[in-house]
Amino acid sequence: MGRAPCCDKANVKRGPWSPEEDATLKDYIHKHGTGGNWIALPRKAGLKRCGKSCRLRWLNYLRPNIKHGDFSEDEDRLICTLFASIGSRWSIIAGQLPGRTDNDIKNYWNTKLKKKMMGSNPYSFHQATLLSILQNSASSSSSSSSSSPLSFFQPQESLMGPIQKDHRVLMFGGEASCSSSEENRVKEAEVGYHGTFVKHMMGVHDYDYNYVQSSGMEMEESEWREKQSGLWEENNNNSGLDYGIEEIKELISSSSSYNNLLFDENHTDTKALYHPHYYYC
DNA sequence: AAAGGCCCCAACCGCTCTCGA
DNA sequence: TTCGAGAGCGGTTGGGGCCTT
Repeated sequence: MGRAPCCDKANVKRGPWSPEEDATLKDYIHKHGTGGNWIALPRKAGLKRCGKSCRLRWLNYLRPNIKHGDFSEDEDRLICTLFASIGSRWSIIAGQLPGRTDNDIKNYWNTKLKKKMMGSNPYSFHQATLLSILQNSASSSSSSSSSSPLSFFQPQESLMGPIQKDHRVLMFGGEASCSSSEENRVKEAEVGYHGTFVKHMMGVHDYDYNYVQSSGMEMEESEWREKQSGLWEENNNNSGLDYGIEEIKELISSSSSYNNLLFDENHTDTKALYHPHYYYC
């Protein structure tokens, strides 16, 4: 049984694209567009390729304004931040990096950033946390609910600059140091995007947590209040993120990834880590 | 210089989601 | 409401190039 193949594999060419095939596809799309039908496109264009293959080739390589080559530090940071927040939703992350494709970012993450992250700051990005993130990414893929994912994150040319000022990512996992105080719970109500993640998750999981810096040091309570009193919100407002808190919530709640997003897998050692500087790789 | 290992990335695979009949 | 086709997504693979011994 099984699913019917999207094309007749015996009669389609596979493997690397030749320059001629690239030119044919590019030329056809320039003249006729995709017509909203990738399956029919190769036949119309005279290509012996699967429609999915054409789509991928166009989106990842031939499309105008594709940026190839090295990623900048800003891009690194943005990828790390978004990965920490939403996991391996590469298409959404790509939506925030103009000119980059999800495949590019995925490859870059798997080959470089992941290692970089593990290597440079093992304390704040220890293995348990990475494991949680990786688990998150695995689970999110199996329950993807990505209904128009790009509607949550509109491409923002201006995002990089502002977000550098808002170097905050919340992480979970680590050594046990849980507070049982109700008052300590979910203090981030006003902090904006990342804080909302925490609130949302905490609300469901009913976790307590302490608030610590990535360095492992406790954050001063007064500093916390200062953040709470609007500084974060101000920064958040300047972040250039063109999506709403409710949309983010919806995104998170719609994904099972949120069940283990950034949490220690045993759910026993949970605490929030505050990263005063970008959770940098 | 050659062989083996490693790394990178383009492309494929299989799954879920969306939409229209 | 159901079902099927097509689109989109994330994980995985394989080949080629680079590096090390």
